[in-house]
Amino acid sequence: MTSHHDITANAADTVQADHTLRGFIGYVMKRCFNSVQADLARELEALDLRMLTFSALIVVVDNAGLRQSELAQALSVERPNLVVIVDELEKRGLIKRTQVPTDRRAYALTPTAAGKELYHTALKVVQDHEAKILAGLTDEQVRTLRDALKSIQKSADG
Amino acid sequence: MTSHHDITANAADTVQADHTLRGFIGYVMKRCFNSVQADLARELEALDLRMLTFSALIVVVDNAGLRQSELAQALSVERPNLVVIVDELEKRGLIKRTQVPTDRRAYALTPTAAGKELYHTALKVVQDHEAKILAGLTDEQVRTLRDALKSIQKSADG
DNA sequence: GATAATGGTTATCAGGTATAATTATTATCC
DNA sequence: GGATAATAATTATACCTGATAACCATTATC
Repeated sequence: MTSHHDITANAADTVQADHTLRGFIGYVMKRCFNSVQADLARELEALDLRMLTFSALIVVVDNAGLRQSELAQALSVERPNLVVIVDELEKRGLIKRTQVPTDRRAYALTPTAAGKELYHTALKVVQDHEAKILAGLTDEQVRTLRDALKSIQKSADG
Repeated sequence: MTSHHDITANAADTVQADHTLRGFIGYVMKRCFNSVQADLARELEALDLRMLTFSALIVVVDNAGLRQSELAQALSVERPNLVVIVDELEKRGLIKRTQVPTDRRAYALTPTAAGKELYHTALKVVQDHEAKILAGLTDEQVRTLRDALKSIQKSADG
């Protein structure tokens, strides 16, 4: 590339301007996750799903009858934020809210037939995406990666 | 905990409700990064910095004189979104916008004395945070983690 | 010199995350 | 058994991040 000849612009030509930041795993992880998230969002768009609506659907199908508070806890989403997600899935006819007979405050979430069907196709999409982003790694590396992420989260959660 | 006796609630008691999702590295990474991000935000709050303002400050100090577009590219932030970040750092007297003599459209970003000072204290805070979250890992594991994240990002950006 | 491209800006929007407050219901405890 | 506390879901709100379109001034291209 062309180099600047004034003394102020001494960077961004040869070395990476964010060299210091790249020393931090947190920064590398953020950049990595942003790329993964953007790519997955593109692929889920075909199914009109986002990461969160996808995740919620998976958990509801796997745990038919769980309550909203349980779903919120499973996904680490605050209850207020989960409401709109459940609203969206219900509006699309993928899950249903049904009263829990033993607790009239709570709603049990159950998937519809359409929800169960989308579950399988969406799972396939995400599995393919996962295979794509892990293509350059060995099973051993992936195992180390997974363990490391778990360890880091534990430390960060204190 | 207490178990439900109606047939609908068959989960979330013994097994993890998000078991399927935990099979995905993307999901594990999201959960991990959220924890790291939240923890770091708490620690940077004392310096009145966020991850993005911190990152921008670091890059400007390391690359005095770079232009906003270069900073945006270095951080993978869209130019419009960078404006408010530069505004904030400038308003706080941490960096300065100065006209580039050879290109009157562009601004060269340079740190002030206060900016350089905050650079060092903030870097210390983040380094400590980094040490904390990596405490459970060996150097070898961290190296594998870093390489894996880079590989994944490359595949996702593909 | 007309046209295209670039640097910075404004405006706007969608999405994710967090908190406070409200209502209805259930659990606790004196 | 009745007052009080806790819980499930909701509404409203706010902040941060990320993305896009449109604009102005300036520079590069042809």
